[in-house]
Amino acid sequence: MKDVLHELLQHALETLHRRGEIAGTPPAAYVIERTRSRKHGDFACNAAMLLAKPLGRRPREVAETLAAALPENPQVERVEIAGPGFINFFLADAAFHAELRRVFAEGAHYGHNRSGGGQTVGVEFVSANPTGPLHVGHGRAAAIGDSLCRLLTATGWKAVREFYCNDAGAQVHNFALSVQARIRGIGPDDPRWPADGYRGEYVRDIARAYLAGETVHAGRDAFTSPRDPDDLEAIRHFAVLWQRREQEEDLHAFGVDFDVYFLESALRNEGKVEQTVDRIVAEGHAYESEGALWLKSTDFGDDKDRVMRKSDGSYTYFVPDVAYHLSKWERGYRRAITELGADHHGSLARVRAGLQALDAGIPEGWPEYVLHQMVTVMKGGSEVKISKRAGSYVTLRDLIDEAGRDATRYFLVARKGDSQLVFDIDLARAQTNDNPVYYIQYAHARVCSVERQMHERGFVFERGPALKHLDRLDSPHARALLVEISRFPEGVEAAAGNLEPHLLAQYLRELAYAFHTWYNAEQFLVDDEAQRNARVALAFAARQVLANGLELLGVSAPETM
RNA sequence: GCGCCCGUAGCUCAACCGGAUAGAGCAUCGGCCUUCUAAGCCGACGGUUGCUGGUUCGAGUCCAGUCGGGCGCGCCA
Repeated sequence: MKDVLHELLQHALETLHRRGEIAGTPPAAYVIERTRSRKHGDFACNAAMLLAKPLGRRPREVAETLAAALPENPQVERVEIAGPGFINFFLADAAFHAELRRVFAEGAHYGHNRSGGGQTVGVEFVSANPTGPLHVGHGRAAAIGDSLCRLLTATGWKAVREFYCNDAGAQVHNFALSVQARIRGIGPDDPRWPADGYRGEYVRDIARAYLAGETVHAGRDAFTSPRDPDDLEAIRHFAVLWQRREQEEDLHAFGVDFDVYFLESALRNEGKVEQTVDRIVAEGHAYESEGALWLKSTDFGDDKDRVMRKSDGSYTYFVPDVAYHLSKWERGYRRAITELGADHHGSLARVRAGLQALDAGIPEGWPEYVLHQMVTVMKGGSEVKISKRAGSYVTLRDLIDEAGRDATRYFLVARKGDSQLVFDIDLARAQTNDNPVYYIQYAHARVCSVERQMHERGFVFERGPALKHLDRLDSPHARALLVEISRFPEGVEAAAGNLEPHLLAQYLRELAYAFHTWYNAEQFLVDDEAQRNARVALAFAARQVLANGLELLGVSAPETM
């Protein structure tokens, strides 16, 4: 919709330029945006105010000149100059009717675009250690990351969901020791319990399964327990696979399925970590000091140099991260997005510095990062402390079981990532209208109900004829809904472009509001056939957009509530 | 001490990379179901956008400072 206005303005600017009326001014970075108030029309443009300064003319005067140069267009009813120099566009109803026809023509693809040009983007998210169940924070990562992938796919990208599994570090060793202790019947209160062991009850479940000789499957891997309490390597293998399976099941129940599970152990086994370090050394961005090997990360914007290889010969954690990101580059992700908890933002500069030090032609801003702040969990009016090692924390599984997948997903994705989130379990579990997701889903279900009623009463909806009578949608409430529907493509573009899925969640609430208001104001199934068909068409279009939007959030669109 | 994020209605949060009169939900109060689902709608109440300066036609948004909260600053991951 906006495109038409951009063309008109571009045309006007060129005309004025030719006439020399705005000579010498650079192409202004003007914007065309939705107005807040109907009084200001449907769209407003700030071009005149930006041009006024370099021209040394009054903004409103420039606006007049600009408006006068705008070509006629059937989509635009009239143009007004207002306020400090806004050019306000009042669109003809026909413009919104055309948009409604697009909804029907494009169906499940309405709102999508091809701006990604079919390019691949690797999106890494969750990437939890395989040492315990997923918690709320991982849930937020999953909800944000998956919605991002859906949004990127909808805007023409080929999004690949990737999970990086740290199955080779010290934490995993710790974890294996904890399981081994449990196998031997040693509990966390026992003096023989390993330092920094994982105290959670789930560790005991794993020990039990190991002793029973069970076989665990995760992804394409499988492993059968040899039941030997002394075989730490077997225990590690078994326990990691067990956790991977648990995490995959939880994520699947959450509606999140990854395309690639990338194992840190594979990276190490293939010697990629050493190769990465060697390459950095060869490029001259490393030095030895105090018995350790350092990366000169200060050459690349980090605030201090970082140890890569400790004096004991092992690597610091970020080196595999660099190797992993290099593998992303080598696997062809010319665009990559890494979604992380903000508590890891310190590693960001390090990884980017490491990548630059490789001199592999990786652009400075690669990969892009999307961070989310902490989630605080409230239960019974007080905060639940999250401590993996102590084993007391709220799992993603708990949330799904208590609040349902839809509410949990919506709740976790509906807020901007860079503010902290309070997840009130009692609220989410209450299943009342405190949960905005029901409000949106209800709008969808209501249209489905109308359709059922329509059939029961023997009315038939024919799209073709119905779309010829859209001028019967003449009430303010109907128009407001038409406007909301037409905003959807812009909402998708904004959410995908800014990597902020919460914008879409916000939009859907507004769309649902416009629908409910209209629903309460007008009867759809009236005897007047043209009137009825026009309204049913609008209702169906609203349902389509609600469904498309919910799909992008990974939330279901139920036919009944 | 240094770096990053946040501070908006009583509570939880929006505000489209500077726009016009800062918006929703919850809570509180008052209305609307013999008509397509009341998980809904309509109305009222509620604000010096933490504070102080600055930049400009215009600032919740940008800059400086300040206060408060969170996170990070390891040869931990």
